[in-house]
Amino acid sequence: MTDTNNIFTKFLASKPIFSNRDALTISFKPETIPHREKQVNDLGRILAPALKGGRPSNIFLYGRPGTGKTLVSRFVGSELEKISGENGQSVKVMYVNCKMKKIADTEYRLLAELSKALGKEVPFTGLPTDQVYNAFFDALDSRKQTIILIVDEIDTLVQKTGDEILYNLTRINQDLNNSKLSIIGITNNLGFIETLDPRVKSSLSEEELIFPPYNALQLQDILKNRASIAFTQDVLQPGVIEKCAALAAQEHGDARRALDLLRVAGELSERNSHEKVSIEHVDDAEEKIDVDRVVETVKSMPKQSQIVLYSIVFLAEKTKEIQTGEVFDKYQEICKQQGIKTLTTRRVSDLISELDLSSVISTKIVSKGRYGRTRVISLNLSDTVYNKLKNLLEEIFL
DNA sequence: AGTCCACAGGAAGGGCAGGCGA
DNA sequence: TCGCCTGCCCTTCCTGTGGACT
Repeated sequence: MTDTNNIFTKFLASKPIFSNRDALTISFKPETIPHREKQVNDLGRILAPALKGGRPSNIFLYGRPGTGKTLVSRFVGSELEKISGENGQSVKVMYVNCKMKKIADTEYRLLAELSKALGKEVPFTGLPTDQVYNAFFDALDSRKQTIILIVDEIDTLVQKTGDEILYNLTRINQDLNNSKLSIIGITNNLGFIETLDPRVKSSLSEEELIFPPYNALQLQDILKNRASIAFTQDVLQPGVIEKCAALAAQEHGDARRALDLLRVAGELSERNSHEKVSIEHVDDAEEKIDVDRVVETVKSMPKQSQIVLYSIVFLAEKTKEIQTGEVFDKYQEICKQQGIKTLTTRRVSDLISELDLSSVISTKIVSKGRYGRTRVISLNLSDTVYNKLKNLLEEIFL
């Protein structure tokens, strides 16, 4: 028997771990949302006027990542669509995530994406923005209906393009003849609303809902709920769910993290043809998620960012406190070695900020008095992740 | 109190590629 | 094909800044 043959036979012979793996992914739509009853009810109440042809207030949803904002809004949205259909009312719920690169991260793209969702195709570049805006407006007003627009990660959009688009969207109702538009803005950034133009702020946050982090016990509930769908019977060893919940509770009560841990732990067990998912699998899962995240981020980076990161990784071996100037010197050196054009300090400074945003590195602006103001850069990665990252970058550049 | 360092980061604009309508 | 428009990446120029030093 060949090796692969062996692997496959062994895999087939082992008892299945998962009965429905999808129940542990973010795209899964559960029938109930534990510990978010209040938010579901509140949101439902706010959106209910749509069922009688009214325009619900615009709403802002706040909360840390993985606290159920997206899930609740999509859940209530689809319930609303369903019931409106049964009652002969036309309510349409649209969802866009502004963090999705190349889809909705600029004004143009957002409008193009929305027009497309409303059945009006717009080329992904080429038209003047006001023309795309008109296309969106026409598509919006072409049918008599109430449209609920869920704008996820709305802070990313504003950060990149300014708040003018929000101003336009909130004002659009004045010009609509047939339909009505309500906006649900979702953000992880609690201070975000304060950065907005007061006019946008008041019209966008007519209502506000706050999503507190889950505690460990609530996370356990959520996990038990999903695990009963996702896993075959009795494959989870005692303590597995508790461990996933505890680890995720440390990460600001992030349910997504908890579900990821449980899923990856299951996958690791399956891959090794084990019959049960154990606490050790959860430990390995934690490491694997971190490694995968960093490796994926780095692989998808442009070359210049990779060089900047390589410079930081190189310097991190010698010092704990890395400064922008040092990074730039090392960066120039690597560029020269590689025969790649060097960018200016201004640009490299932006690339460092981007690395910070993708949380591969963390930076802090520190004033050293006479010796200037600079960003102090650190790599807060575990040894395993650091070594993986270093190997990956060396593979690319050596 | 004033100086000065080593940057941060805003603003404006150039150049390029992709895409449009005429 | 041409002129025009967009996003994107980048440069140039500039102002702002916290705190050690004088």
